[in-house]
Amino acid sequence: MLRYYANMTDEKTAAAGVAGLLRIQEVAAQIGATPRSVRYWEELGLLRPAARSDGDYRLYDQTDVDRLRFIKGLRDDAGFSLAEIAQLLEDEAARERSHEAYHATTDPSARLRILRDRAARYEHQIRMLRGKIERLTAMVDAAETRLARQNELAAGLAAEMDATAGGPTNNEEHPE
Amino acid sequence: MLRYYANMTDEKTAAAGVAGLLRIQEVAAQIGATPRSVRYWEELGLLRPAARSDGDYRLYDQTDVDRLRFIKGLRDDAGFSLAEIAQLLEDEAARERSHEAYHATTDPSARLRILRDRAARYEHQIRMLRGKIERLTAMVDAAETRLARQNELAAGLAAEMDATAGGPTNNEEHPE
DNA sequence: CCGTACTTTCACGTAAACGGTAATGTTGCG
DNA sequence: CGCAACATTACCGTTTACGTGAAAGTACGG
Repeated sequence: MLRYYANMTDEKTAAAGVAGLLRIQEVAAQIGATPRSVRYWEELGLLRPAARSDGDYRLYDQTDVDRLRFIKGLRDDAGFSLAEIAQLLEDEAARERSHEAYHATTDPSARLRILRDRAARYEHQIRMLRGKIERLTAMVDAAETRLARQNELAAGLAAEMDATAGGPTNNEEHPE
Repeated sequence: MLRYYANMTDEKTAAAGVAGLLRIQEVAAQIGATPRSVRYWEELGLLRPAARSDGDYRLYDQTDVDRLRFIKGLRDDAGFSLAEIAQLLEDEAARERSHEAYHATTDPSARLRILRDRAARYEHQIRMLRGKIERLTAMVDAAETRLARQNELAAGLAAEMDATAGGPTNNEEHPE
């Protein structure tokens, strides 16, 4: 028997079928992390596995893997701290509260508010990432400027070499 | 009297004029770091101030500030470790060796080789940064997909609300 | 049912990147 | 020259993000 976590049963079971659940080593390998890291992220409230086996093994479904992959990207590629990631992703406790609130009502306007909050969060994530991309782009531009300067100097030197080989030595300036 | 560091005198004095040198607190403020961090980066061999005062105060010129700003960006925006940054930037010891080698010869082909090495390094920096930008862009795309899904759901709910208000209740599906 | 590979929690260890403080020296304005 | 503001080295402390066992339990093919 599997114990799925409360209020996550619906689409999680749907997404994973009745099986398709992975153990921690498997998901860790898939996202390029260690089981220890995945457990640590859970400890910080970044995610919660879809289910536990009878023997309390963590069992992850595809949405878990997606979230883990996103977390990994936010750390390795965007360089966010786990605390920042928790803010960005909304920690698991808040997610479950939100999910529960969504299902606790059938009032479309209440549900709409919840969805809009979630959308706002995604928009915030996107803004943060875009900001990082912009700054990285500026850094690339700076590096390209430096590269261009090197290439100009190199071209000057090459010209000097040609001149020396083909005619009288003309001593130009050669900064660095 | 100022003691400029050997083999850095030429363009550093030129860039800074005879003065224009800043103390550590000033440069730290300019790049948004603490003096402690700047000293730590120096300790790891990431840079060396242009000069020291008679009383051994670190004195930085504009090229130092640029380099420090780049280091800060590589840490905060690109999320590189200081060790990785040392690789990327070529640590100060290697820089000085390269600089010295450049000036130790007047042979254009030898100089050309040095410049090409430096250019290759810049190109490597650019490739690394571009890789990061690509992965971040993929993450933005993923976030936008999630956002779009939310917005679709929200649109569905809004339609449901209109229908409920304007006519008979039509019960559609409403996943989350 | 047995062994092996995997998993659990708990706990201690550690590398990186500084923060903070102490003891001391330097700058530079009035 | 006197003093406030800043600097230096040295060193210990802290936080983050795990690594690395230990001790015990679980999953499962044969």
